[in-house]
Amino acid sequence: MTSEVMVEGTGAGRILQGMKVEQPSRVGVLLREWRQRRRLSQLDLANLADTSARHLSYVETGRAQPSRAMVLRLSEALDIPLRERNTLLLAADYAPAYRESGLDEEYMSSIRAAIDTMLTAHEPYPAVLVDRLWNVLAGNRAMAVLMDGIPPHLLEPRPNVFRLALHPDGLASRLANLGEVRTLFLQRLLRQVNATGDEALRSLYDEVRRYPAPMGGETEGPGEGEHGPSPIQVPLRIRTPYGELSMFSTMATFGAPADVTLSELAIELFYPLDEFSTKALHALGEWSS
Amino acid sequence: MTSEVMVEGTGAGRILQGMKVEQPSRVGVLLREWRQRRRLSQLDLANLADTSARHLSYVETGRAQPSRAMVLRLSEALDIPLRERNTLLLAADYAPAYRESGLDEEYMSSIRAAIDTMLTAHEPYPAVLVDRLWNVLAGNRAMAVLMDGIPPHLLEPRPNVFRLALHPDGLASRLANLGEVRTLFLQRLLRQVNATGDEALRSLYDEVRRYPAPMGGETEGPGEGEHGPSPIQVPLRIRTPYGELSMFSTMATFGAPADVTLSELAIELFYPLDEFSTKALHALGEWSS
DNA sequence: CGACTCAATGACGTCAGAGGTCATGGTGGA
DNA sequence: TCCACCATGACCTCTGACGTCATTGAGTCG
Repeated sequence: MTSEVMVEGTGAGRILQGMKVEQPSRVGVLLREWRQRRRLSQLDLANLADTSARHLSYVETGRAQPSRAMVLRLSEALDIPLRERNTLLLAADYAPAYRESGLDEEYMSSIRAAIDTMLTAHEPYPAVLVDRLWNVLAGNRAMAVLMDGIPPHLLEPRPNVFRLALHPDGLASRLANLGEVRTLFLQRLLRQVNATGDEALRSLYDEVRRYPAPMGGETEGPGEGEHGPSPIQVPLRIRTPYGELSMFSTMATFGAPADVTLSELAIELFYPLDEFSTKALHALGEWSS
Repeated sequence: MTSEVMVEGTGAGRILQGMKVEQPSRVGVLLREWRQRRRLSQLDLANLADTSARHLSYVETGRAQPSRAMVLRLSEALDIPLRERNTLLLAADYAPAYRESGLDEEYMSSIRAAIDTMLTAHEPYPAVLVDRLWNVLAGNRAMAVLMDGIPPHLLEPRPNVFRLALHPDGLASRLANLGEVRTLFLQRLLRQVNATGDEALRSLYDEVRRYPAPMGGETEGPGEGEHGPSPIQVPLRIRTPYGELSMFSTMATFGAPADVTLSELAIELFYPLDEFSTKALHALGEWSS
């Protein structure tokens, strides 16, 4: 997995012939748009946001880079929707500050139909709806293949993808390639923890990490294993009474993929990796319907 | 769609009883981990990154917040994989700086099989592989329903989701709810443009925006239409010779959803919204195979 | 135990840049 | 013509990133 340099900052204040050339700067333009939309003068907004009109002017024209706090204050004063505030922050080269929420609320119900459609349309392949913490909120019938025989204490408050997959009482014992899976899963979870700093996620990580690893040279924690370019995709090889099923999974979200907003829920879609698994899943699907 | 405040910054330097309490700060911890992994002393790294050991110590312990440039320089000196550098930036409350790339390269081919599996497994529903700029790189057979009768000039260098959907010679004329679709599509594209500042995306936006809108009160550009909480999900209602198909789409990506890295490619999955569409797509699928 | 490495940190300094205040001049609408 | 609005210059403050130098204290190793 290679990567490449992106836009290198916002591009404001580029040096040219020893002279700073002020470019409008994305935040500046965006803030101005919002202000005009609200029909406020720079002075009005400045008062509202408790800053000076002078500085605001400079920010809008790109002669000054607003601090993160300033961006947030202005957003607040302009009463900009949270989702757009994230856009502003990104435009100013700061990390987004808000995440979507409200799965439990109307949001979820408004797309409930879509979710159900997806889940059932994906049959006979397994699919689950998960929240930010990887809790399983719903699943289709094909999930039975995976959930079969999972002891209740793993479903307790609510099943969790990581616990299900890596807990010794869960799928772990049935995974033919537990080592691989465990490594990749933990790695991903850790990255997510580090990127978001979410405490709940961290404690999930701490818990899951303690689950026993399969024998064989364990690359302990994040420690040694040289984060190297990890294989984005790792198969899930599950031993079942019908034979070994090979699958991989992807995450489907609503909205654009580059939507840097940390999305609150996603659907994990499993796909078969080989002919046998495909047929087996189809057969199981027929049988159970 | 509601949102909620996130972690409110990194949490470093919280005020307590009028005294600053320095918390380890995520970046600090992460940087230290990387440095130790590289078996460098603070002094060594400081020299490599052309900074002072003193400051580095402060950064690691969270007594100082590194600037974006400093984070990047340290990452460089530590030879941290780009993907992880993004994690560091986020941990320091800065916007990520790198994006994944290399679809054309080995990356694509390494997951080529997975992509093919997904595309065909999704039949008889349409699905396409798109890149960052929404160019269509592959599609399954069910896409024929959508691509049918699209003039070659829209497929020219390479078909593009937005051009296909909104160009008058494209799907636009067949969309029963072009107005809605157009509004949502443009809105999303605009957000993406603003968040990423990507020039290529911006010019795509500028182009697509000029396409004729259907009659009826057009909420011009980003101007008036009060960005309000837009409906995350909008159906695509397409008139076909077989009747009107209703579908919605979601984006599937590889890797975690909260992976703030701007992903380079994604798969757009279409799902039927009603009984009729479901049956029609299945029937068409049967027929064409 | 002395020599050495390494990390933390105090004292002190520089400097860029965010952000403020006051004033001016230029625009365009009423 | 008056005024609201904006850009901008002159000038100021202050925070905080970051530098240098020196000290201390905790290992570690011969």
